[in-house]
Amino acid sequence: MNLTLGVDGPLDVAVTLARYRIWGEDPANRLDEGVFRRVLRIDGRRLPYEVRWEGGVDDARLQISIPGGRGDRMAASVNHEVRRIFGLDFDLPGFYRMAKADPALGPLVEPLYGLRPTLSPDPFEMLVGAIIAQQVNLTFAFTLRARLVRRYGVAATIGRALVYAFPEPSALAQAPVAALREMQFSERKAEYVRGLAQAAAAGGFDFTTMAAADSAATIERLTALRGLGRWTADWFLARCLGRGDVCAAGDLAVGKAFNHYYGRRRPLSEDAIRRRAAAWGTYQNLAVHYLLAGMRRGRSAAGGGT
DNA sequence: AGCCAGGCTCTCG
DNA sequence: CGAGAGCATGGC
Repeated sequence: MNLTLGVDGPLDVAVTLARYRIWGEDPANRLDEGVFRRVLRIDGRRLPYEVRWEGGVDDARLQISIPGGRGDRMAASVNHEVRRIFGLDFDLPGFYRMAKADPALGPLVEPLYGLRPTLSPDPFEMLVGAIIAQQVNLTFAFTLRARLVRRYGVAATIGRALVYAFPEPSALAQAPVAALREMQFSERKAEYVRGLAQAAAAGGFDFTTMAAADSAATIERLTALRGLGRWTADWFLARCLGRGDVCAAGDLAVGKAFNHYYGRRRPLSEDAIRRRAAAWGTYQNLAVHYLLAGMRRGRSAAGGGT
């Protein structure tokens, strides 16, 4: 089955998807030259698909191909997932109108034009990734994640390409801590992942249910689990649920970005960052995404992505 | 070699 | 409560 997806507003695919390769590779979200590959889970089945793109930043179109896929329900499902991965539901024009009046965001609009946050289609996958990324550099986090996916995920092929379905909660719920330790997880991280997997296997992270809950309730629910703190919950709201009015103010990189773009002499406190971000209302998520990308852009000449 | 990395939990005052 | 220590590991 082949589907075409039009894009409302600008989309720079290369810059948007760059975060799937900046820090390493993700076997469950494969980005190769001109192609993105992933596995769709539907009705207990796993269907690999690939997405290509054409057109310019202002008239981009996505071509989705799912060999063996058919039916309206499946089309809707893969459509929904791809919309999330490419961040198609963010209001970029509205954000740009606001950003132009901001001293830090204004100059980032043009060089990052068409950059969108990529949303994780799966709550469990997102939270496992967040646990892995806690307190370690992201290159190492990608290495750990890739090992986990290859060991506990399910391999699929599309054409000649290999892509993994992210591990099921039930698979990780039974993973011995020792096995994770061999992959260089710390004891703590191994426990957190296992605990989360057990909660997820019990049905605790249904996407539709979580999308319907308000942010405060979701933060409370997530942080009640061992290993999930405010930072994880904030990023979950931003990059899984796609909430606009969220800022991971406790994030180290976010702090650096705010200090760089808005700092005076003293570093801004987490509260100060949260307050400043709140002024952006429903564009906080985008604004933070642009500041982070702006910082990376400043560091490496090639830059982009988030 | 040593500091740092897109945190979290636990303990103590 | 709020601050601070401890955690474990790779990258640079």
